[in-house]
Amino acid sequence: MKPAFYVTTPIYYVNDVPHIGHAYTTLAADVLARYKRLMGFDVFFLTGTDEHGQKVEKAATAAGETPLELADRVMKRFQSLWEKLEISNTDFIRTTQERHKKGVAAMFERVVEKGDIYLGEYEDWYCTPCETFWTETQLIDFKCPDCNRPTEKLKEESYFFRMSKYQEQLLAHIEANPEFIQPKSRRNEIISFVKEGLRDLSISRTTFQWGIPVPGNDKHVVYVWFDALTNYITALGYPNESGDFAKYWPVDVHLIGKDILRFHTVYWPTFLMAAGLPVPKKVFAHGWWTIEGQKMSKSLQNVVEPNMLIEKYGVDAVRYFLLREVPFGLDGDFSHGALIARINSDLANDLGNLLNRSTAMLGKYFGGVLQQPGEETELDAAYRQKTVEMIQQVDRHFDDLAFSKALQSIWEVISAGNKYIDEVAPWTLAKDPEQKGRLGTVMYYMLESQRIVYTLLSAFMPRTAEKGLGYLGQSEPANREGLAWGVLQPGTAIKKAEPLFPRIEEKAE
RNA sequence: CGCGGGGUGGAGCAGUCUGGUAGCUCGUCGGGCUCAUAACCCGAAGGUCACAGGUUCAAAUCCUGUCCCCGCAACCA
Repeated sequence: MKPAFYVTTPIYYVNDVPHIGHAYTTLAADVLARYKRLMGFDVFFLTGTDEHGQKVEKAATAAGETPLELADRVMKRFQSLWEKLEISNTDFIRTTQERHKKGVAAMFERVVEKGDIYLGEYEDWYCTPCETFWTETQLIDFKCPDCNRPTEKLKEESYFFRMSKYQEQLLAHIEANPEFIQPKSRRNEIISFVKEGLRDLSISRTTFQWGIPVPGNDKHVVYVWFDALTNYITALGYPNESGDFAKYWPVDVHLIGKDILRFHTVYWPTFLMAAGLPVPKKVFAHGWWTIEGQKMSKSLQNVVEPNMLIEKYGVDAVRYFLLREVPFGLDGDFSHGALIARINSDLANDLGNLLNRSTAMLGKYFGGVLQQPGEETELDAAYRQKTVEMIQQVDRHFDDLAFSKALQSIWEVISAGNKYIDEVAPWTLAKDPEQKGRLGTVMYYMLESQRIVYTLLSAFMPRTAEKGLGYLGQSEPANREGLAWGVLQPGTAIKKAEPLFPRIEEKAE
């Protein structure tokens, strides 16, 4: 039986439309999912939308539609973007689905039975004209951040989760499992946060209706985090603990942005502990994108629209850029100039041109028919070894979610290919009929190395990989068996490749 | 003494946790090659690793202090 692997993105809030940040997280999860599938894992890859809450309720009212109509509309925008980005998720969960509501209610009841949920009072600042509650940190000079009018302190009945009870258990878990919170700098942040002391957490609201009713008291709806985080198990069929749940839980990795780290490494694990369920194996928080050096913000109108990028540059160029440009976990800057530079240099000059020049030579010297390789020289062996070693390097980098380094390792082999060609100088061999056999061997090495490169690249750039493998006479999709030297069959007809990535000559705006 | 991030050859970055010849990509300059998308390969120039002290046989890396830059209403990966 195939080993199981479960990876998630956050569920995205439908009060916002998709931007480059959403695309980034989802893309990273997709590349990981594709890679694990390639390596023979049975992968469950979950994404979805968070559709409850006061903001959605209000936005819907303002737009003259029901909350569900709004959610339907925005959810489709996410789904359509994921299609364009060629995201290979196996499920898409919406918090308004029955399966989710049922699971959240069950989880809530289970924690109640445990005695870890109690009814109390929640104090907050209320803006009467806006009918909105704010936390103290959200206020500006104790005024409403929306309308700038004075707010007053109000009490609201609320259910609380006894998070404080799990402080020591959580801390012990974090300290015993260095892999749990990544990258490491984030782990330290959370450790100091937990050490400062956990307070009980308000997990219900009575001030709006758009949510999952608290079991046994439908004056209350379940508040955001208890509702949203639970998606990771309701998608697996929870409260049914057999089937997908048994197979995939605990999750191998939750991929998130750094802003929601605390919710995933403090709230969520303590919820699970209270429910008597295993906690996630790993939570990885990636960094933020700035846009052309500036913080992304709606007021600056510099939010990058991923659909536009895909149309302008192509899906694989965008996929490559986002994961290559910045080490996963750090902040990075998006700019059209940098993207074009990557396309021209890495994709056109290195990757595409290599396929182009090597398939052209095979056409020219052997009528496009792959030859049986002969004796292996030292140069050939070094090239072959470098190619084979790349497979292990990439695997190690995937363990660390170091996508950028994985791509670097692949590009080292691409560079080695270009250098190999230069060193063996096939055009010189071609002038000497006695070197025909040697020339055939060289052609084989060039193309076989690239076949393995494209096999690995299938995780990052599925369409490009398919094209590349197609040019190399491979009709099967990339698979694990392809990660071995010698798969390419002599006698295969290979025609000259068209440029995979034409150079972009325009200057960056 | 608000919090966080950062200051490494022209640009962008890695390296700092676990001290030990300063590395990568792009750009520039020179050379090579001609199979290829004026692409590829080789070589060179270019850095007192913000500054000042300290620890050490040895510091970009550890310690102390200083200066400078960026972000910090909400939304949001």
